[in-house]
Amino acid sequence: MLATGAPKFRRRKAARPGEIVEAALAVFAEKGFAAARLEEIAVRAGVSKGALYLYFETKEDLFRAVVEQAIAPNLEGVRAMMAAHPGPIADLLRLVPERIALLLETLPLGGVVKMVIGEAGNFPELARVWHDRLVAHALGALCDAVAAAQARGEVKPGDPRTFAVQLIAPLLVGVIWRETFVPVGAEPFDLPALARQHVETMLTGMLSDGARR
Amino acid sequence: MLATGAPKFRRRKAARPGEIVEAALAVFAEKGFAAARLEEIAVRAGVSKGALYLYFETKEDLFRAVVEQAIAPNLEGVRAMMAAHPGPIADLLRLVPERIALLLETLPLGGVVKMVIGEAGNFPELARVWHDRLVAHALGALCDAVAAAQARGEVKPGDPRTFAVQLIAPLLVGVIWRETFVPVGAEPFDLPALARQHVETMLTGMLSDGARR
DNA sequence: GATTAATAACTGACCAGTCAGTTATCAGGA
DNA sequence: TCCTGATAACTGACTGGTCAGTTATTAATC
Repeated sequence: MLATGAPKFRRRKAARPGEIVEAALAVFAEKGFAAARLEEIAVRAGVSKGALYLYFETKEDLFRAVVEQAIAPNLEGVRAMMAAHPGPIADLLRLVPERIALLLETLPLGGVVKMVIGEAGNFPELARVWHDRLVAHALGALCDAVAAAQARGEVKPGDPRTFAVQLIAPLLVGVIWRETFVPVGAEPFDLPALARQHVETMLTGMLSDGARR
Repeated sequence: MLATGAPKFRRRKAARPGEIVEAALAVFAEKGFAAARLEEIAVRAGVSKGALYLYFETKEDLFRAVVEQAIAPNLEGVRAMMAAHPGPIADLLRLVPERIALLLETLPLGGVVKMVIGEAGNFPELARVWHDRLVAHALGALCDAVAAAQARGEVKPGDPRTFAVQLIAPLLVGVIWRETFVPVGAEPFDLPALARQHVETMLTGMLSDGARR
């Protein structure tokens, strides 16, 4: 036997789960859930496929860990910002897209969004986790902010949940566009510019006449 | 040999392609591209799997046929309506969502949209076909209508392509929401109501002060 | 040298695409 | 009207490859 110094692997029980989750986030975002190969996640995390099963029971379980550990904490910051903002809502709405644009650069959120949408039918559990842990909270916070602004007389009457969707939809579509059509040659959107134009249009449309400035 | 009446199959060369395309549309919308099994498409079309290959070379080729024969002709109607509309744009924008809502009831468009988004990464050809044959035309027509309205002084300055996305994004997100989160228990959106509130908000935000009524 | 993290070869299920063979259909001849 | 090839639409079993999850074994660490 050769007695070379470098060992073939290290035992690093504490560090593995985090490294695996990080690798899984990248591969899920790139390939989607069904097409993501556990072998590839393992290689990127620097372990063998079998090692994944020491820390996660199934592929779906691994996805759940990705959402809870790699994504939810980041979005929580945005939610807290919205919940804490006292008003006027115009200031808040000019801040939120900026904050979201930053997140989109940090995390491969676009890829994961694409994945959740595309595979919700075949893996309802993915959609449930994504909705319950992230989307419901974020949309709820924005909805509350709009309703509070309506109570203060800043925003015109109208369904606040609908206003919330109206506000974030173009940014979401911009991200989906970037992930879906830009790789096959479509003209990309300048997301910050899109967000800015949309917020101004929406503010003009939403704010009650008294509150407009 | 038994000489029973019912034959095991019929030779119906002319009718097969249409029936196969229809079955494929349904299965692709339900399962997505990768998860759609050709065996299931064949059974729903009333043929064997081998018969598919008499009419279509590959799975992707079959998808292309679905887009061109089952979807494109329907969307062409909307595009023509937008291209032909003389103005004012407010009237057009109040008509379009209604027309699109009708399409969404007729065809399983939501399912196909979901599929294209989710599988664009693994099958760029799907995204290319969908973009080139449908999305580019529809968005272009809306964009042209906005630009024309700007030239007439009806709409404020701003990137017309961005206005186009702002206009359709909430409806698109509403459809995606229905396909993705409603099946796992989320509250659905009333799409026509969403469209109505959004058009009114956008008109207030987009129309130049002179053109508002 | 006992413990257990980690490996790597393996299994079983699934599915796009193929192909050798089967059978409906229809001319043309009796 | 009934046969009788000839044609090609159609079938279904098969192939080759992929991949989630399992397990027998190895080796790092205390």
